[in-house]
Amino acid sequence: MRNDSGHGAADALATIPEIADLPDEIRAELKTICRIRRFAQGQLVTEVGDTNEMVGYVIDGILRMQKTLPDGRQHVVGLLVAGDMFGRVYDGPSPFAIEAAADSEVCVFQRARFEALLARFPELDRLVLLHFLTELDRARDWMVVLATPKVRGRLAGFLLMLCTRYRNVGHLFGDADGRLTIRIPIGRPDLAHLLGARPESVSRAFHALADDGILEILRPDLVAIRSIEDLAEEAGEPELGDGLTVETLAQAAGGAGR
Amino acid sequence: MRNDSGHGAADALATIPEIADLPDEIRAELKTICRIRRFAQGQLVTEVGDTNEMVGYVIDGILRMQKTLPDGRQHVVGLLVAGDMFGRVYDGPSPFAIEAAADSEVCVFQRARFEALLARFPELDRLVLLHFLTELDRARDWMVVLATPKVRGRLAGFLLMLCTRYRNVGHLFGDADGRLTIRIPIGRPDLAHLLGARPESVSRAFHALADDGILEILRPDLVAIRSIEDLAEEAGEPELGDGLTVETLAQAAGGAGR
DNA sequence: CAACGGCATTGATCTCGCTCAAGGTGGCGA
DNA sequence: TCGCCACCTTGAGCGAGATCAATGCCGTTG
Repeated sequence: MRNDSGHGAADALATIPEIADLPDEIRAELKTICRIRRFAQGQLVTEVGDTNEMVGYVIDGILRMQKTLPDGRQHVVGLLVAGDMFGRVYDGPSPFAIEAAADSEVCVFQRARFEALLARFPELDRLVLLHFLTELDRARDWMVVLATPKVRGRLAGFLLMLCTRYRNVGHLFGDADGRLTIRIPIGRPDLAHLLGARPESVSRAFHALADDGILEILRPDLVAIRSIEDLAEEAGEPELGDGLTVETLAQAAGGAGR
Repeated sequence: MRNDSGHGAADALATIPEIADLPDEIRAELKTICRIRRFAQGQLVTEVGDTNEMVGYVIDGILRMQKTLPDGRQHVVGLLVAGDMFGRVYDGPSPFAIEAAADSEVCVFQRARFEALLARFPELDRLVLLHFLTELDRARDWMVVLATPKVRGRLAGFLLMLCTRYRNVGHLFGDADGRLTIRIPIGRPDLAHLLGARPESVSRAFHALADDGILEILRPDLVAIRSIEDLAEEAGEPELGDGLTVETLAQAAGGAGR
């Protein structure tokens, strides 16, 4: 549970494709003001009214953004994975807290310094804008999923979303006997809250999908998908986009069942 | 239903406070490349795979962003009001369509030209970034609202959201006998779809809230709020933020019952 | 090692909201 | 002007999901 700088910041930042593509000059500047921090599962990265304003990139692991409700429960409003950015450039403190959903590694910048870099390098600025646009699209997809009337459909939409918008995350996908496996990064209570349901209903929905042969429950937090098409059917999703199949994702996972 | 340039673009853009605050030089440049368009209620502003890529600002009226489902129904994923920006700078075509929810006036820019301006003027760039951050926060608030288990709570959350995130929109608020009135910018079928429910359930939820004295239904699309605190209670919202009361909003509306 | 607490699951019951159906209203075009 | 159609509303019945409750499991703590 060490919480301080691990290995050098240089290679960590270069893990993110978009950043690796930046000119050397910008990368060098970023390196000088960034600080690598590790967070163990359950640790808070940012609190709600955090005055210690920072922005950052996720290097590895999974974070979740959440709103704290008056009854003390946490409401998840999004997941952050490797390559995602968080923080509010040019604006006030974030209304959401960020917590590590798994052991994670992030690269944080002091906000003012990062903003100074944005002003100097249009390429970086453009990158940040694109990241927020991506997040916005994700959030809107979440909305479509959440507005599905039945819990079964919402759960299917959630799983489908992991396969599409979060597909580049090695941690989530695996390959068991040629079937695609997905690790579910949050527990039943939080998932239930995210989907607007109760833990019992989520559990029943999982097993209902399993009974219909859509998926297989290997562990509470690990399921195997039989067919993405069936999943999309359940979710009522219009199109799958590109060539997205169980095989594609399983191959990308590279056989590490984890 | 005229669909072409109405009055001069100059004063139209200056309607938006953030833009009015920009240096004269930038405003002048914006003016030269912008084009005012009016859309009648129900008209499409942008289609899904629109190749005619544009970005724009809403001058007046209300637009809704929606995803078209395979069954032909439209799924609303957000509302755009005066001062909001739409379009995807630096990125591919939007996965969502935009339609006028009321007679509206927008200011559109050809994307490439607008991007050129972004590159030249950091202030404008910063403004755009802030707009997207606002949209992102809105989308996340939508998520919290949508994840409320009961329709009553989701409807209360929706109304509360109109009072908070969309508060600066003159069209929506009015003052009837000292009570705050809210105009609901979309019809029951769309509202139902947005809230993940059926029109009948939404109607019942409205009247259930009315029976409990939380609000009063003046017209199907016009309700009077008795107490914002009660509304927040119903929605299960943590905090109201700042000094947000029925009186504050009614005063801001300026007594135009409309 | 034992006790505890949180999580996942399953069952039973009851409420809520979906479904189908009908009637009332307003706007729009013939 | 009349007729049409979309919308809003209300009613009745049924299914899905919330609720309450109990069990087994695991990781942690004393």
